Order: sequence, then C-alpha cells, then structure tokens
Amino acid sequence: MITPAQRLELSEQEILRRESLEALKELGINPYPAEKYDISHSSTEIKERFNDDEDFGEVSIAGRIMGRRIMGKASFAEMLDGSGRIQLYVNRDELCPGEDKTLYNTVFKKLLDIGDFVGVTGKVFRTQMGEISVEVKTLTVLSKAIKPLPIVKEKDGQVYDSFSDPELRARQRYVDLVVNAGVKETFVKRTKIINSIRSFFNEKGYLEVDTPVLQPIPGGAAARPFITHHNTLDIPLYLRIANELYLKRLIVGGFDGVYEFSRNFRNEGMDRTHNPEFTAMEIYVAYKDYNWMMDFTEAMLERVALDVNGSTTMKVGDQEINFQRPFKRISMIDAIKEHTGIDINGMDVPQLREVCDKLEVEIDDTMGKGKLIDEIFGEKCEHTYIQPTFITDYPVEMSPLCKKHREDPELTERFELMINGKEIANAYSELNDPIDQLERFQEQMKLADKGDDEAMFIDMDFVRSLEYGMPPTSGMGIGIDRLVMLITGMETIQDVLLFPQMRPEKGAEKDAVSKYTEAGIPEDWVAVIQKAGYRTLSSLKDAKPGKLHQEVCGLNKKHKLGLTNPKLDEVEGWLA
RNA sequence: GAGUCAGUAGCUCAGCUGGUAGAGCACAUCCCUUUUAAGGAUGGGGUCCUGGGUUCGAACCCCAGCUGACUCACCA
Repeated sequence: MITPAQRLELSEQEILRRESLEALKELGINPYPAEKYDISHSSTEIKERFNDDEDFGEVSIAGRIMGRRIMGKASFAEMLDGSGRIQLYVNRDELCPGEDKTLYNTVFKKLLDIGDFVGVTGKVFRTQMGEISVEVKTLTVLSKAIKPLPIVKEKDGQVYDSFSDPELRARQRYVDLVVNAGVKETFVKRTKIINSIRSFFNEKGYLEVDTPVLQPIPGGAAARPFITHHNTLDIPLYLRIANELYLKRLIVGGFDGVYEFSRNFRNEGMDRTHNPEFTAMEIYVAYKDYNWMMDFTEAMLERVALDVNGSTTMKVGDQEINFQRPFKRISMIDAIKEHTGIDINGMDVPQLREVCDKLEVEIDDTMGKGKLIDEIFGEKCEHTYIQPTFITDYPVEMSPLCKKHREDPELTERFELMINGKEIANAYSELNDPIDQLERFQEQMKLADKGDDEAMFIDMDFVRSLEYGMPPTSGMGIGIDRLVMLITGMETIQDVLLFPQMRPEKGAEKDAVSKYTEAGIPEDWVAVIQKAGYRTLSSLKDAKPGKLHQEVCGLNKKHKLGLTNPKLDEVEGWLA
C-alpha cells in the first residue's frame, strides 16, 4: 500500500509505478521473484552470430526494458543487458495464444515501465527495417523499477536528453552506467589496463604482494595523511600515502621483484585530477638501475596500448600519441636549457631565484634548490612533452629516497615519464645506503621545521632494514587513475573512478513524526504539515491557524490522500 | 583557499525591460498496420535552491546562505 506520507513525497511517476507494482501482485505476478532465470545468449552474441540464411532458433535473454513503442496489438521494446541493446518484438497473439490477453494488454502494455527487468524467450529474426530482433514468446517479470530512469536517446551519434549533470552522474553512478553509452566501456578499459600490467609483471616472474594500508608511520611520499586510531593498541594509525617503504623491505627480505596495486589516501585538495583515495602501482626489481627501468617501463606501456587498444598509437584530444618504443629521454637540466636557453647546471639558490624572477616563475621563500628547479621545469617544460618522454636526473633535494647520480652528486638517478604534458610514472635507482638514507630523512625534517607540511616522516624501521643490506634496486610507480584517464581520453579523475569521493548529500532538516504527535497533532497529518513547509515543530509556532487549515485541506485534496479534513478549531488546537 | 558562472517539471533546457510558469523527452487516457531518438490527439505534473529585502507586483533586481560546475593555487 502507498501511505499518505509517500503520496506527498513521491513524484507522480513514482506513485504510478508503485500502483503498477501492486497491480502486478494482484494478478499473481511476483515483481521480485526468487528463481534464477536461464539465459542462453547475450544480446551482442545474438547480433554478432545472426545470419539471415539460417534459423537462429530459440533464445532466452534478460535485461532492462529501455524503451517501448506500443502500437495496438504489436509492440517493440528495447532491452539492455550486460553486453548491449537488442530489440524485442512483442505481438499480442504470439505472447498470448489463448483467450486471455492479460499478459500483453495489461502486464506488458500498462504495468511494465522503462527500467524494469524482464526475461524473454523467443525466436531471432530481422524486421522489415533491418533490425535484428527477438520475437517474444514468453515474458517473465524479473524486477520492477519504481523510480524512473532518465531517458537518453541516441541516433547517428547524436545524443538527445543526455544525463549530463556531473554531480548526479558521479553520485548515482548506477544510473550513469545504465543510461549513458560508453561509461561502462571506460571502466572495462580500466580493468583491462590493470590486467595487462599485471600479466606483464607476472610473465617476468615478479610477485604481487599486499602491504599494510594502516601504517604507524606514513612513509614513502610527501603528503598529508588521514589519521585514525586503533583502540586496542591505543595508538594513532595512518592510512597509507604510499607503499614504497614496505616493498623495499621485501627486497631486503630477498624477493627479486615485487609489485602492488596500492590504494593510497591523501588528505589534500580535491579537483579534476585529485581524489582522496587513488590507485598507484609500484614495482621494485633487485639488481637493476633506472636505465633498465626505463626500458622496462617502455615495454610495459607499449604492451598496455596493444592489449587495450590493439594499437601503439591513440588519439587524445587533437593529439596522436605513439607508445611505440623507444621513448625520448632527456635530462631535466637539458630540458630546461632546451626550453629557456638557460643552463642552470651548478647554480646555487640565489642564482636560481634570479632565473625564476627572469622567467616569471612564481616562488616563495621556503623553496630550496630542488623545489626551485622543479618549479622552472613544471612551468616551462612539463606541458610540452606530448609524446612519451623520460625526464631524467632530478636534483637531490627533491628525491629523498633516490640514489645519487653515479656521475654527479647534486643529482639523483630518477626519471619521470611525461605523456600528453603530464607526469605518468616516476622511478629511481633506489637509495640503499642506510647512512645516506638517514641523513636525507633528517634533511626532510629540517624542511618540515621550515614549514613544509608535506616533508617526510622518518621511518627508523625502514632505515634499520637498509642497515641489513638491500641489493641495488630500481623501483617505479605509476598513477593508475591518470594512466586510465590518458588511455580512455577522460578529462577528470571522477570519470575513471566508479565512486569518486563526494560531499555527503544533505536532505532538508525535518523533525521526527513523534515530535509532532507529542504536541498533540494526529500522526496522519504530520507529513501534510511538513509538505506545507513546516518541517520542524518550532516553525509551526508562527503559523496562522486559518492559513494552515487551508493549506493542509488543499494538500489532502490535491494528493488524493483520502483523509477527513480537520475542523478549523482542531487546527487551532494543534498550534496551542 | 580565491575568482567566474549556475540552480525552473522525473531528465535536458527556454523564460525578453519585473506583469497569470513554458518546450522536448518521460508519464496518463484514447487511436493504431513490423516500429526504431515510432506517430497522432488530449491531459496531468512546479517549494522557479533557501531566507531576507526593494516593489502595487519578483523565477527575474539587491543582500545573505546552501549546493554544484569551471578557472587558479597545492598535492599523484
């Protein structure tokens, strides 16, 4: 039954659907049956395998009704299953060969709606318009939708009435996935990308591992962590900002190659490229250096492009990006020289500040040498690298976990991979000198004291592990969400996350029904009073009895609530 | 955190200089032949984000707030 309170809260269409739901039950049809429904084909299988010269035979398919075109005793409907859409042809006398035409006239034409799940069996054929369709012999209601879906129609690539509000799309991803073509495909691709990377690593014999998400010291990156608390231990714990230090401990422990797809958490801003939780993949391989890792990374990405797109080239916006090996390699200092004509090699902090002023690069007083160079690069060079390019040899101050360059102690053996003007991967010859590592951590602490709230914490257990000896190792990290954005051509991280973080939905505040009844207002009328705008008991204080009386009587009539209107003096009593 | 713009029917959006709230799709009723973003006719559906203010009169103007989008700054 639909209660008066529901009648007030639901839209007309929702009420109609609930009434259809009741009507189905009265006909003895369970709108939410428990039994499984056997499916013989997916819609795409049917469309792929249908051949006009052969009898396809009977099929059994199930999915959502996404559109209906009803014409007397014959109708067409569109069914959406997990693989795509297929047209159904529903003929009254095929579906109901006997005298009783209820299933067609009442159930199909009146009680079913767009969004409902049904299963059908029937024969595959091609209509006069040339569309491969299923002629429905049996129809089973599998699940009734009591909320109408947005209707999105499409013809020749032109989309009509698209469900486009970015907030609603992300908040109600289930609706987005159902009605917007291509959304599913993005997420299928995401999984394909991850699977491709995983098989590439597994084929090389590297081991996928799990390391702690709850960490006593949030290490391995410079970022503000989420803090939580463990009751039994009575200690603070942090959600991981990176898994690097744990993977390196495993290299100390004797694994030759380990990797992890790591959900990381950073308590920082949110925008089109940042979500509080995101996925990074990190891999560490013993006895390798960053030159080897560049070759390896190239091979991995070429493989991913081939696995996912079937080609090493892909269009991103106006650009065509080529993942064919080898990628361009250039040192950071050379990149800056190339784009600004200035050779910063060997410059000290005052000189670098001068360069920044000259290039109109914004800086502040807390910035050290590494940060200054990074600013110049970020401002003048980064965005120009459209084709995959390795930028190598970063300043030592920026890379506290990275080994110093074999030829220049001012630099580190680090590379970042730029594609389409953005950083996609980051890799080092890992620092395995425990004494150097401790000093670098201490440098970070000094930065923290200077006000850099992203400087790293010191993880003494990690330093201890290095003291036991870590083989020369190269590690690489890749931002999976951003890689997926690149490969799927999506412009925001929200488009490649199924459930991006959102501000909580806030319903308008309302007092509980009991608060009203305690004040002597009959329960039946509470929802009506709230609908009239008096959502809290206190807001009712200033109400004029005459006006309130008219309002509630009006709502009773308008929404066909079937309540007996109160007398004016009764309403006065509510306000007393 | 700053700036710009937006919030009107279930969805997408009009709404002029302040003067009775609109369209398409969806929905309902009726008609109907294998139709295809089906068609025809008729109809129902609104807290114009919220609260103040100005005004004879506010969806529209002013102020405050809420929510969102975009741009910028920081982080991946």
